[in-house]
Amino acid sequence: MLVAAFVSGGESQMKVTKTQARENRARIVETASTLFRERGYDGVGVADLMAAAGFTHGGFYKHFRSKADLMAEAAASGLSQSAANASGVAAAAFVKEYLSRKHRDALGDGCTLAALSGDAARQPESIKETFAAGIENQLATLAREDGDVGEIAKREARAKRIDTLAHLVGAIVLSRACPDDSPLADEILEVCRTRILSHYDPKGKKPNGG
Amino acid sequence: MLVAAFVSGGESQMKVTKTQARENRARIVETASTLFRERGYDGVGVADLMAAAGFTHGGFYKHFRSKADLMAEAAASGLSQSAANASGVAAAAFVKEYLSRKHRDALGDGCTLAALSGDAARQPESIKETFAAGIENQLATLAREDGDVGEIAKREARAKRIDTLAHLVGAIVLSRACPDDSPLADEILEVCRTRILSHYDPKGKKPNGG
DNA sequence: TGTACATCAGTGAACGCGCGTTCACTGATGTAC
DNA sequence: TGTACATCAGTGAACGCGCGTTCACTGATGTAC
Repeated sequence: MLVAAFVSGGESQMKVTKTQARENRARIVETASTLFRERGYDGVGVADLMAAAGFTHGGFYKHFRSKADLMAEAAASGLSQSAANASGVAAAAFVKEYLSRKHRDALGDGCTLAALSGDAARQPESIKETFAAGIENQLATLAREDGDVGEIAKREARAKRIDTLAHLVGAIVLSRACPDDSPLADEILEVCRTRILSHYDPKGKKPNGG
Repeated sequence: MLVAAFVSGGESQMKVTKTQARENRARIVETASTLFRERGYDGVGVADLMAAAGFTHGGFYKHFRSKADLMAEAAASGLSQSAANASGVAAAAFVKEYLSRKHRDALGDGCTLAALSGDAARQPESIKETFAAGIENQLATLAREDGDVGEIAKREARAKRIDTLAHLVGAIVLSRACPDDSPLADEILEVCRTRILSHYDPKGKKPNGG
């Protein structure tokens, strides 16, 4: 649930400085980014959104040309925030956090790729471009661990990151499609966590089962 | 694109036998299953849907109590059809087909889990239960290859199937979020296909990269 | 088998509602002098 | 620094539109006799 913060000046005031207007605009984008992840692009109306950000709906068009424009901005914002969450974390630690019940149950604060890639597939090309850039951004953030290696190792490292990202996203997406507190939802997380970690942690299980 | 088939009797007629009514109902469910995969649950209206099935919208409520009821039926139908697609196919062949460009670009005829799990996460528990059953169904269909093995091997085989399913779904979902014909979209498919197959095909690359 | 009537799948107009968007208005901000 | 005025972020009513749903109606099906 999102509750509107106070207008960031402090005292209640009828009008607003340019700086505050810029901050308000940013808050609308962030609120949208969260609500879209929770309910999907079609599940959030302009009035809902503005109310959650602490405004009435009419002012929306003083900041954005259309809901579609905001969707693009909110996607970019959410994707870069999601990538930032992986910044400075070792791969194994990131996998553990990503495939936690906490992350699965925190739709609005979680990974934008996991929450909205399904919706993005049905959006215009411009949004898909934003998502592709978001994926590249996420891959780059995960690339911290690669040292100065040769071309072949670099290509292999990129392949491994792509593979892992798809694996992570798929696990969360499937787990979220199950009923709350269902055993299968947790089983998917646990199985995938163990198996993905076995590709990173040399002390893990042997990578090739069956 | 979906084009309405003829009313299955042959000659054009104003009214309809009980058998035909049952067939018409089934066609509505199948049409819905396809359209929902293409455009999402919110992206298909009752009037759209009925027109695509070859009817006017008013008759919808002679077959279903509400759009939500149809969504549940269409989900069940789509999920069991998707599982059936994997029936009698070896795991490696299934992976190749699943991660093909053809499957990625055929939203309406493709895997229901890949197309609608993101939407399912925001639907009522009853739909999530249908999806959980669909996941179990898909896992069971993939289980053909396991012979008569002990308890531990059985558990391991189930874990491997869950892991692979999540991996497959994640790859398609991310690939579809990219622009049409984007290099990244194809790269995701190819990388994941190679890496997943290496867990199945003993002649493939070594499973533990990097 | 033939006739009279009830059923009910399908039609298309109509309903209320919520959506995205527009608009006239307000009043503090920010600028010109 | 002080005064007069333009700007523009935010308000809240109103718009047209498409949605899910309802309804009176149609007429072949399917049944009762």
